Amino acid sequence: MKRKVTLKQIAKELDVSISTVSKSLRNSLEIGEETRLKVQAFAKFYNYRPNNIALSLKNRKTKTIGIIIPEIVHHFFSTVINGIEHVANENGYSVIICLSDDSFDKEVRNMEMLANGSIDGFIMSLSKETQFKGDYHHISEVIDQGMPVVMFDRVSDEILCDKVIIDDKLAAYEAVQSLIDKGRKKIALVTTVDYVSVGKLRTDGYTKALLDNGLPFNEKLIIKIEDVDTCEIIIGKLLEDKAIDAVFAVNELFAVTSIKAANKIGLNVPKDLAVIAFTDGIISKYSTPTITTVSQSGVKMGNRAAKMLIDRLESETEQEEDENYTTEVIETHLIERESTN
Amino acid sequence: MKRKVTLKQIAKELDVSISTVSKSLRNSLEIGEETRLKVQAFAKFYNYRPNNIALSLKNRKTKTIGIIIPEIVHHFFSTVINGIEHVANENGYSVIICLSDDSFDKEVRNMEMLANGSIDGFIMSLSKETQFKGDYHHISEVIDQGMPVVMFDRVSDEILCDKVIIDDKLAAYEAVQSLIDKGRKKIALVTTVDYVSVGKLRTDGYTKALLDNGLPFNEKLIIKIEDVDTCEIIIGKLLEDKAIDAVFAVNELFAVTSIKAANKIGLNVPKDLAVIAFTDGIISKYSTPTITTVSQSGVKMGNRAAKMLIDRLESETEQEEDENYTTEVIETHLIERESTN
DNA sequence: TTTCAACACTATTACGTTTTCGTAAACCAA
DNA sequence: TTGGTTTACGAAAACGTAATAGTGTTGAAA
Repeated sequence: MKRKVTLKQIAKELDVSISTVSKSLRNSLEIGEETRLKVQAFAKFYNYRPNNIALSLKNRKTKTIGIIIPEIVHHFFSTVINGIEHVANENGYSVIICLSDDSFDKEVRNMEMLANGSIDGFIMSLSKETQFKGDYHHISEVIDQGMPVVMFDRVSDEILCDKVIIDDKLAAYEAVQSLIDKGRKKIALVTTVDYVSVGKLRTDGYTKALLDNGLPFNEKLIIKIEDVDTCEIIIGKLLEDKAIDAVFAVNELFAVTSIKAANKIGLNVPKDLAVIAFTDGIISKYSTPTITTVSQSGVKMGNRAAKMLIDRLESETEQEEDENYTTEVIETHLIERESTN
Repeated sequence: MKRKVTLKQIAKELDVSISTVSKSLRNSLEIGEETRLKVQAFAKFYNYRPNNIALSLKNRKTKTIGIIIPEIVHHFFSTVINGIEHVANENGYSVIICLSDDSFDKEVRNMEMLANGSIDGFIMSLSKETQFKGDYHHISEVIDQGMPVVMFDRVSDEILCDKVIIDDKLAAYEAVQSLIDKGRKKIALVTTVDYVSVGKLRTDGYTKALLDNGLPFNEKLIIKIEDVDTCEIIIGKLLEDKAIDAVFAVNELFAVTSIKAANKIGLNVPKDLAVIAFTDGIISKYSTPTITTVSQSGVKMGNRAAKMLIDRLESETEQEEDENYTTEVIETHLIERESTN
């Protein structure tokens, strides 16, 4: 077992100073060719690599991005990570990932943990509980200390920082409009509880589409799912009670569950019931029938978020306080599949 | 914008030495109560937190685990990460994740990057290309330097280290046996190319189950998918040509594709064709019909892997070279759903 | 002979901690 | 007064690196 070799050890072995070794390895002209080559050969032989931690301490930057997301076993979030990781990697950054499990406390703990020097900046999406509480002090604190933060998807207006989002309202509007265009008149909305920012926006889009088309807005056609496990029953009841001819679901799970519930009571999708889901994931692609979705490119979101963060990190000329924060909107589009016709 | 405060700044401000500040904050008895309380109050006011990087450098440990996996937009892998992250977090560790994209080069690059002091140990699953090449020098090198490595799922016998796996052969055997028990006689295997270790093992289990039950082994009933996009056609042809009555697929995607192919040529699942998939993921649960799977608990695997790594890290009394590596086998079980009857 | 420059290398500092060792002052006992 | 112990603190080293600011030697120009 050979431990990692350091500049000091090489210096001692070759009987020169640490500075000479350091400069030789960086091909400094200050060092004579003979010494330089000797040091390089020795370093290569012992497979010398500079210690990242020492470099981080010295340079005051870690070349590491901290990611805080609610969960990772989730198609959209893992897609975003994928997007972040690739851009980060291309630029010589690593990513360190922490999960909030949709818990406020864990989000706070994780951020504090990383903020003490471990990373150069954050990319994050708010936990449900944080959105519910509306308490963002941990984030403003970090920003206050001069650490850049980029938020994506689940963001908050109360925090001033760079953001990457999709136009949830518009996307929802277009999805519902497409249902209306196909002659659907009684469109249900299956969504989450209100405090999740994106859920709210999608509801707004849904409502607006109905009103713009002169369709009646019926509160009863909106169901807010709290517990995923029981949602099939709730949806089933909705389908039976009201004469629904289309469902707009804010995620894949609700969509596929709607289809199953419909099948159970003898409704055919898409003939009797059209279904559109938000978020294009793996379920929609492989479900039977395949599901029409609003694509929400996680990869692109991750790419953009990483780019924004890195740009800010590299431009930071140490004192300039521009703070011209931007919010990027990633375009969405409808992927038509079998669940609508 | 208030920058992070350091011991040095506090010391200067209060006109004491750095050591006094440090000791005060750790409640050392060496320091008089008055000074101690004064320092603590000051530190609290300025929200002092020790710099992680400096601590890492001093302690020669980062409290960070490096994870190298082929991809992250993948139910199984993200589940494993979830399992790792939770155990890591409970023990005060962070996780830093790198993706190999199933590329040998990227796997090597990422490992080298992290091995230079950024992390205390690795948890990894081999990339396809690495398994194909059979070149594991980057891993042995890391181990050689005294950095613990725990491998999971896609492992190699050529590397001596702790491992967490499932008994792929046995699990496959039991899955196929269950098909046979239900009267299926002509069972096809839809698998990946051979060099992926788990694919090979699952094939072995399939073969053994057939032979043990006196069923004919027919090479033609095994199809090895290289390209996911064209697999529906290939599977469709298999179903039409041979009178298959069951499919054992090594992953969910192949299983759901088989079902779609079957439906297309008028076969009913499970009546005409039974289907079992390896890996219990989200597709199987929401497909129509739902798919019987071999559960391969990623969370449990991640938990165990993290536990093994942390145990080794914390036990390392700096010199003992036990090297009593263990391989843990996570139990699997069959989750019966609609695709078999 | 002096002066200056070029060369080849070294010492030192700084990043932020913790810890070991040291020491001055105060107190006490003999 | 001497010697010893306790109290309360500080100096310095160490972790590994890179950059700035030297230092000493040689050779050549003035």
